[in-house]
Amino acid sequence: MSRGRSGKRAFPDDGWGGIGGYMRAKTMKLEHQFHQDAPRNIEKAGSSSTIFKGVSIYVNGYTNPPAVKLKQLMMTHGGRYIYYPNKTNTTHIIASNLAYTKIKELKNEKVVTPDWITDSIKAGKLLPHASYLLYRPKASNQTIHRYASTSLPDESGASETGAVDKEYRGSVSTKAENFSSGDKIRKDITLELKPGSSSQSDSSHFERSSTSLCDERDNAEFPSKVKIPESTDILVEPSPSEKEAKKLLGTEVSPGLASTNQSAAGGFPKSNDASFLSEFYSHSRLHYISTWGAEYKAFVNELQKTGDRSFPGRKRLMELVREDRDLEQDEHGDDEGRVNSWSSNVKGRKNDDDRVIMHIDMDCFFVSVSLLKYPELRGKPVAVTHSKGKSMPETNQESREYERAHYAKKRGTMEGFSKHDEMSGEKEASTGAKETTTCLAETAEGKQTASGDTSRSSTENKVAFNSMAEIASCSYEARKAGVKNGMFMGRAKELCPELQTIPYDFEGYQRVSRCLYETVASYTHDIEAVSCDEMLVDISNVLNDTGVQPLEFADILREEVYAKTECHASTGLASNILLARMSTKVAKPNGMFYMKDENVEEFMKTKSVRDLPGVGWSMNRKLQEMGVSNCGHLQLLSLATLQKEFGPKTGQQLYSYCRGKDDRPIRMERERKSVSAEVNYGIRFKGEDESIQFILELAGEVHKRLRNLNMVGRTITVKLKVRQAGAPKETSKFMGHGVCDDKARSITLGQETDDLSIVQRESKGLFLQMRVPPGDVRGVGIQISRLKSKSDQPVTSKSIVDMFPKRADVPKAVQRTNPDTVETQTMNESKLKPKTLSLLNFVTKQSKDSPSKNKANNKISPTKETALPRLPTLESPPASQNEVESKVAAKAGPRSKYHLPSPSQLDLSVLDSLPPDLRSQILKEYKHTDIFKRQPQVRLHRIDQASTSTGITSDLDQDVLQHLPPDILQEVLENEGKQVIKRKRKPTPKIVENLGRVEELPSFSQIDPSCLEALPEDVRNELNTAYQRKLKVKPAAKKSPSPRKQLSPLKISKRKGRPRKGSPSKIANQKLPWQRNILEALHIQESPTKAGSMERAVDDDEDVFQLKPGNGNSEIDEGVRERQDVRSDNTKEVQESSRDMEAQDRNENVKLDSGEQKAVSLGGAVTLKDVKALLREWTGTFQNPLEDDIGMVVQYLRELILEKNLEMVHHVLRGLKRIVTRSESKEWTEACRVITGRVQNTVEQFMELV
DNA sequence: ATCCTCCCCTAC
DNA sequence: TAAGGTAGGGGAGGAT
Ligand SMILES: Nc1ccn([C@H]2C[C@H](O)[C@@H](COP(=O)(O)OP(=O)(O)OP(=O)(O)O)O2)c(=O)n1
Ligand SMILES: [Mg+2]
Ligand SMILES: [Mg+2]
Repeated sequence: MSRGRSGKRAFPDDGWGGIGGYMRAKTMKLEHQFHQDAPRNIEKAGSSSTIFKGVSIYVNGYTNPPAVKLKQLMMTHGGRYIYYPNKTNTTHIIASNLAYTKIKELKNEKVVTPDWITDSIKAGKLLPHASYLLYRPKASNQTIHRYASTSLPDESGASETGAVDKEYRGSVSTKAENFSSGDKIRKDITLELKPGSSSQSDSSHFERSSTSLCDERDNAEFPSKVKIPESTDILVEPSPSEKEAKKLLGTEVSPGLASTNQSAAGGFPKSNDASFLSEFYSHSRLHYISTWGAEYKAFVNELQKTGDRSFPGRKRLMELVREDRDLEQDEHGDDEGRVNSWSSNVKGRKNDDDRVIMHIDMDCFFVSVSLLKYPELRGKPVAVTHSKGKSMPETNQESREYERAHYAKKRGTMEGFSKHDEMSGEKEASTGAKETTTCLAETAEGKQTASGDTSRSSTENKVAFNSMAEIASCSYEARKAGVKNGMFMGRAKELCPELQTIPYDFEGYQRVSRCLYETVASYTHDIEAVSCDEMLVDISNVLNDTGVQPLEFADILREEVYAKTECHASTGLASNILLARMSTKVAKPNGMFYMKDENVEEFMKTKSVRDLPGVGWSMNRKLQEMGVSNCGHLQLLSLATLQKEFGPKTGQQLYSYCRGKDDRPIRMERERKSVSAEVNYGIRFKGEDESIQFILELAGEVHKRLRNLNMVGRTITVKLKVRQAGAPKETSKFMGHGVCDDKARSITLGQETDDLSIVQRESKGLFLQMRVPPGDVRGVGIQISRLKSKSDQPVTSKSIVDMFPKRADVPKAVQRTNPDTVETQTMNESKLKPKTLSLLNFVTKQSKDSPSKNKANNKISPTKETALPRLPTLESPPASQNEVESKVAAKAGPRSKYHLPSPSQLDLSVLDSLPPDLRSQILKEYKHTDIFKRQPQVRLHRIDQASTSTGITSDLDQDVLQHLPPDILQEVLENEGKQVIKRKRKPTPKIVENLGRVEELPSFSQIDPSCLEALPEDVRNELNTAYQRKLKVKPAAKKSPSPRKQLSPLKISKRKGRPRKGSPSKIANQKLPWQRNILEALHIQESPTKAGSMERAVDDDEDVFQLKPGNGNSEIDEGVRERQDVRSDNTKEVQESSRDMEAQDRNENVKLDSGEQKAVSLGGAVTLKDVKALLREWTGTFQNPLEDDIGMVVQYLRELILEKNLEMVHHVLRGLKRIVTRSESKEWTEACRVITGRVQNTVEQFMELV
């Protein structure tokens, strides 16, 4: 931190304080020029030498050869030009004349005349400076002052710097070599600059107490309106001690969960602890950077809004530019070249339409900041991590190996990285061209190894040290050894035994981050925040307004940031974002690089595809499989090919990027699309109670964030990480999530909300729907999307109508399906009619709901028909899976199960609070629901439609109305009249259909909260009553309705995404596990299934809900668990499952209802024997499986599932597996995996329905 | 062709 | 021990 130093360096204290602005600007200007000039000079003259190696000059005041010239000379002859002098970083002070007082101050320094430089060059060697000492002073006050201040005791030793410089240089040079000639110039620049700025210059002048510095500036330069992210979470307190700050951080940062409980254990609070969330977040670096990143984006948004366009920084820039120009003119001769170039540049730049994009990013950000507190470690391989670096013997070999294998497979290689990050390099890079990283890494390793003694000991250490703590950031010294951000500490130690660890300094990151943004914002608001340590800046306007040159400005910024923070930033400049970012990589560390368009082609060819933004491990793997490893290769692929392989956008992006083309604009304003909170660490629930408790807390956290944004959201999504089937219970990383399957469930409310109780209720409901054994949960996340600014849509909803309108959107989907549905509905109504049922359904839905994948479902299926009510026709047909799914899922069966106890309560409360109108609507819906039972989606649709359609009343189901209590009915009718809403589509007929489904109506929460609140008590009571009735009636209703047919069973939902991907790639996921799971699942199901599964499904849910303890339910649950356990991978499938399930459910329902079912066949083959024969023929005929054929088989199996003929499914799959296994064909094995996965997914869905 | 939803992927 | 969060882009596939 700045702490120690702050006193010394406090800006006010140093001599510069008073004139800080001006002087600083001047200094920076000078430096900039130097940097820029240097490169050019180098280019021109091959006349470079190393005469001044080890010499670092600081030019004080005006000199005969102007400072600019001296810079050039130093740069071209191996010397260094110091912008911000201090005793340690400067070997000589150059001055032509000095004021007496100044001389006095500098008496202990070597002050020499410029002639020393020029003469040495002429002589071709470094001449003794003794004869060039400047004894006589003349006058240049400012300079003197400066120096004096400079001389203040600085912290770090110069020596260190020097070392660093060397290293950096080496690095740089290496990089330079890699780059193409055109870029040379830039490279050179980079080279030169790095050493100088990086190490030493700690011009104390600029430094101030870190905190104060930024703050001061803010006050002075920033628009008062705009606030910098500062406070949001963490720190930034006025002047808190670090400890306090940390405390604050922890507290503030962490979600404001008040709970202070600490885990009894005394260690890390467990997920069941009240203090868990805050404890976790206060230590989560990723949470911090995410939060900060969002804050800076908001900050930039504010900048755009505030009319303040006074850019204080520009004034200084202009002054600098003017001075430079003057200087140059005065000196004419020497600088000619430079001047010319400048002018030419200026012309080109200023008038060009082309924009100049600058990307600026802090060098090893966390390390740079944390290192401020550990200056002695500067220049050494260092990493910021929670690990203390001590060896920790204990290791979970099993989990370690399991997880390693998992990620290796997924990535295709590598290990040792956390899921998030790169793991790039080492292996992949092999392509010769690779970049600096590779080269450096290799070099470094070599060196280290060479160093010897350490390496051995390290080896031993390796064995002993296997921390799974992630490295947030590592120094460039560490990177040379192959260490990367995001890597596990244990792995890093293997690569770099001498790696030292330093702790996080979140407060410091905040501080530096703010300085960075403030500084840039003082010049322009044309910023796009990328993260807390990085941003994109369109500097075109700055250049035009001030006449400053691109690199000149870049360096001014860099120096200014360094002066304020003592942390280095690197910049990349180019004509577009892509190139600017890639240039930054070249520039790092502590450098800048301007990629000119003429050098792009050459530059890009050598780049690894992995270096392209957007190409992560997944895409890289695909490309590698295609034989493409660098951009040069990629350029050989046609646009059509790329788009076919990766999709329109991604294909185009690859096509453009690999050529260095990028037309994305700088996005200065962005609107939030979602808010979420998740925790995938430390989750170990002992039971459902704990898990629910946590869900509620997390929901509280998200809610809090939502409110802070002053927004309301309409869709709530719960995401879970569930221990993968075969994964060890204990993860390799302490309290980590290990290898998991991801599961998600979402629900779309009738209206946006920011109500805590609703968010909590729905989150809980969604969580319960997933039916995951609490003990296997490894991560939980809640997201709220479809956001709307609260201010934008203030009140409105008082009528039910208002609440539902939104659904209109949803309805679309529903409507679509509806046609079929409609009929179904009708059917349902007749069957289900019970209005009460609707309520039950509603309730039920909320609580339990989908047993997604689990076996439980299977077993359940037999018993219940409940499924029918909702899923069958109604759900599936209406919305394809999408919308329906989410909605349905939420409301539908799944919830009801677990809900039993709570759901009703919830509903009641909601109802109570509802306004009359709302109630009536709700009631209506319920009735519908009852009638139709399942298919919450339907409801939504219906609602939408109703609102939309003109004749609302007409839309309402007669049945429903009839069921309604008089008063409610009245209200409803009235409301309908009012409801003008805007349902998007749907003609009346559709509406009807929708209604059928409507039954599921969104949970109460979906209804506009305000409306609910407004409801009279009586209405509530009625609702409650109805609700209760439904509960009782339910069973019957559910069953009957379910069976409709809707679309042809064939239509069964097809999965979208995931599956396909697999096919082309050939990449095998976990085949075996899936199969096993499926098979098992099937087995389980087999027994239960058979007839009427659909209906049961619905019923089951309810049953579970109500009966849980008893009969079949328990079995179901067990089954589910087993299934989960058994179940292996397929994350993908899981996700899909929700939708699919719905779809399937619907289908099933349909089928069941219809009872029509034709004999399910595969290409006409009905019997197992025939089917197997066909499969054998299929696999034997084709070298590779065809997508369509795979789809056909899957479809066939799905139909079987709908038929409840799980036994057949099981046999077919087993047969297929045998056949494929025998074939020993990778492609076919993959195909089998795909099929199995899809089927399993379907089964799961089916189960859920049940 | 276009929209919509549900995800995966990527980045810091 | 360890603190593996979070937001946006876009592909896939269905409905229109
Ligand atoms: N897997 C990661 C990646 C990054 N970060 C944090 C720490 C980094 O310091 C900061 C900025 O990320 P960068 O990608 O900019 O990486 P660095 O700044 O550390 O290094 P570089 O010099 O390459 O920018 O974000 C992290 O915690 N975990
Ligand atoms: Mg960085
Ligand atoms: Mg960054």
